[in-house]
Amino acid sequence: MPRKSTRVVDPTALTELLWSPTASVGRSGATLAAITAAGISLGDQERLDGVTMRRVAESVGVAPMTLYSYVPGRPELLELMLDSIAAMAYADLPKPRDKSGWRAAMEYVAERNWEHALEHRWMVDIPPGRPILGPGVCVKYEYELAAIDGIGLSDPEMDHLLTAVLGISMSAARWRISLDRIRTDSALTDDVWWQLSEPVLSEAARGLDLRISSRVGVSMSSAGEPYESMRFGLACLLDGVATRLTGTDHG
Amino acid sequence: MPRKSTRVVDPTALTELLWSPTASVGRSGATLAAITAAGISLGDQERLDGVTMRRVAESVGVAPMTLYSYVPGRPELLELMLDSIAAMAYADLPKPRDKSGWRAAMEYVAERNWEHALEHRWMVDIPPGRPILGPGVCVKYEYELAAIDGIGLSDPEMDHLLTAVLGISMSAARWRISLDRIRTDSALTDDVWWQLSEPVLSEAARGLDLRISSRVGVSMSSAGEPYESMRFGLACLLDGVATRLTGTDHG
DNA sequence: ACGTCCTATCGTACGTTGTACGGTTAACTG
DNA sequence: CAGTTAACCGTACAACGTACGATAGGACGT
Repeated sequence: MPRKSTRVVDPTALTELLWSPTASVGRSGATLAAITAAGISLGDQERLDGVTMRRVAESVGVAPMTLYSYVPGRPELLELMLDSIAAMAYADLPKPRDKSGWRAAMEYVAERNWEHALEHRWMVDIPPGRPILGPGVCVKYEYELAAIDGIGLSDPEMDHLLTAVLGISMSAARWRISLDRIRTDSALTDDVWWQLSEPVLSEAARGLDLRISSRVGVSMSSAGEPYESMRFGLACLLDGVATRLTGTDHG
Repeated sequence: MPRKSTRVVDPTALTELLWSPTASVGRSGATLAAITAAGISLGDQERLDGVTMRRVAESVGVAPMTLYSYVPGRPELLELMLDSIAAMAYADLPKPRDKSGWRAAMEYVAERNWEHALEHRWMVDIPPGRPILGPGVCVKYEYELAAIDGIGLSDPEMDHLLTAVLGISMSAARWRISLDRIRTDSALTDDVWWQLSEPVLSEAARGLDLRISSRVGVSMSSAGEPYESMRFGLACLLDGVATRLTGTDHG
């Protein structure tokens, strides 16, 4: 690939693409929606770097270069994929506002985003950019905001709370996903890996004062850890929000 | 590049590499440390995909394939780079424990990791894996744990708190970094971009109920936002921890 | 029905990547 | 000084994103 493309990206072009209602069918039968779906499917069963233009094209049934008459390039395709799965995050599911109380809602949001990331593992590898501004992302954002509207937070605070909740759950999901990847393609169980690494480590670390981390490190069972971390972090975060709310007016 | 390498990785090999004290000098004058430093330098001034084996080799002054007698492959080089910068995170700086109180310490940890990510922007693009177990990461972990040792949290809780703090600050940094990138290589200011996108968006979004998100969205100035989000999330999180502590015994 | 034009399609090619393979050579060992 | 070992690296391969330009198929005016 050429080192630095820096294609000049017209932002309105991508926005229009994201909202394009008339998914015009080309004479090859291809569709923007079909291409996006193919990308998502590929990403789901492989990983992000399995989503190549060539393979997406093959999956749609067209030649590689044909994709470029539907999509400016790969980065834009990835954004379309992101928006598309965002639209499915709460499909056929209760919305956060349906939960009783803002706290349950935020826990649901965290849980849902955790699962959502695990369903589409490639998404955690895409670096975030400017807000995507597609229908999927916008509606998802609206759903999630609605659950904490009017509980006593200012508008920026609402956004920041949501950001924190998503940050915690996405970090945890990223971690979980990476653990799984290494686990599957190293064909080494955690225990074996640790049994191999530990002697080397403790030998090498001689002379360093690692008393606390070694105590903490061994006290944790390695299984299910990212999820536990998310739960704990979320609990503390929401506790803090609760005190902030009772402190002002909303009891 | 070959599609699926799945090189068999001996975990002890990487661990030994991470701790290798005698950085043996090859006959070309190359060193493991020099290679790692070259990679970091390249990453700092470009980005992660600027760190190619060819360019690292050029920067060290050897042929590309020579690197492979020092390092198993690119992924391992990246891990070495990560450990190396982790070692520098608190170099010549106060340690978290030096701060007065666990709360100030955690705020310092968040702030420091935020800055650290901005100094080495490529690091947020490397997917996390198993804990790296190099000296840099271990010592950094120890420093950060030490600041919350003995305040009334269990060992797993200590780790989870640290994970939450790092999750929030790394998510914020990831966001800030991506904003900067897009900003620089799209040559469009945020205002102009928004002025271009907004009409398209509001036209397309007709028919969707986005009343809350549009209100919240416009109420936020786009500048400096990730940092504000981090501050708010962190404040709530630590508030929650504080109540948890006073609730038990430590007042 | 036929000529014309437009554009969707795509074959080819370029520059880039990580790294497998095997030959060459420098340095250490006997 | 001969021999062995391992560091070094030249070449090659498969894969990538996509620029370029040729081609062909459908729509439309006549």
